[in-house]
Amino acid sequence: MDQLHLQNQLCFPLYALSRQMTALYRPYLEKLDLTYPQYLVMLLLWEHENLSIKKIGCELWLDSGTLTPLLKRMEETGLLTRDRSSEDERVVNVHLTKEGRQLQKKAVGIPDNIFSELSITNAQLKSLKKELSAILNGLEKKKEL
Amino acid sequence: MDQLHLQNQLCFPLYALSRQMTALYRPYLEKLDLTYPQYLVMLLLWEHENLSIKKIGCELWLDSGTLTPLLKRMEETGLLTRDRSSEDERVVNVHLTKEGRQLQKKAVGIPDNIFSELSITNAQLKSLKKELSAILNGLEKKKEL
DNA sequence: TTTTATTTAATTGTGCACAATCTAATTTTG
DNA sequence: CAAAATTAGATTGTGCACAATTAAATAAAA
Repeated sequence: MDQLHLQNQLCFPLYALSRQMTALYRPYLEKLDLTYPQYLVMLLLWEHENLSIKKIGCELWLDSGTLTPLLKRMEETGLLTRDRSSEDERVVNVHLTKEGRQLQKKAVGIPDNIFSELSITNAQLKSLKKELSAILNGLEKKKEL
Repeated sequence: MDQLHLQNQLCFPLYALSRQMTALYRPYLEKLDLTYPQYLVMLLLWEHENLSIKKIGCELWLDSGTLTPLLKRMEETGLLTRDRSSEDERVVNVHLTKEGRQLQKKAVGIPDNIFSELSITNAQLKSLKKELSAILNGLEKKKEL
């Protein structure tokens, strides 16, 4: 029955820390007029410039029910454009705008700021990221079976 | 600029794994007619039987905007009751019902089932839980300053 | 003791998440 | 080719999260 105690669960610190982490980002992201999931989309677009909704969903593990309205809001604020592909009309391509590109300059300092608030070492951070990613990939593989 | 790549962030695997973890719980919790945050409330009530909303919020790091409607739904399904304290009328006490207690029997197997789906060792799980909790507590202390 | 400040919940509003369903476009099969 | 299956997104509905405001009760201070 000990199994059912909150403090014995892995899932809880994962859930709580994930939310506290986005709370840590919030003051920085508010200055850029972004939410945390919108910030993740921008990270992808700063890297790739042009992506389908499908691809964004695969990278972030999010479906169209989440992404469609989120991307529409980001289109309204001028960070990106959405156009249906001419080769395959089912596909909607998301493209970074000039304003979207500009925003990257304001974001460069964020990761360092967050890191400094965490009071952990760089080595800890790296190993933790690795462990979490490993579990995540394990789940991904399972899904494919 | 590498800092701004999705794959170099700690926050992202944390965010993604947290959601995938609740997805892992979902099929089990649906059988109990619970959502994941509701399950966390039940874990607390199975341990303590009687808790104020304030206390639940402190334990789960959730505020009344989240808890008030969530607890009302759980009251409607008969898992708990909500009564204003007579000593201090500001306080609402949440009390486990018989049905709520009964539900524990159906939940005992869940942690083991989840663990077996994760394909990690018990040692890994424990150390991971410890690391995440440590960071979480670090943030908690910061808030108090 | 009356004012002031604090505390606990509830309320309102916005933005995710995600299941389920739907539509339209493309592929695959017979 | 035509019918069936698959795929990409959009839509609808429910349930969190959380900021900001409000209301009521209690505690603290002048």
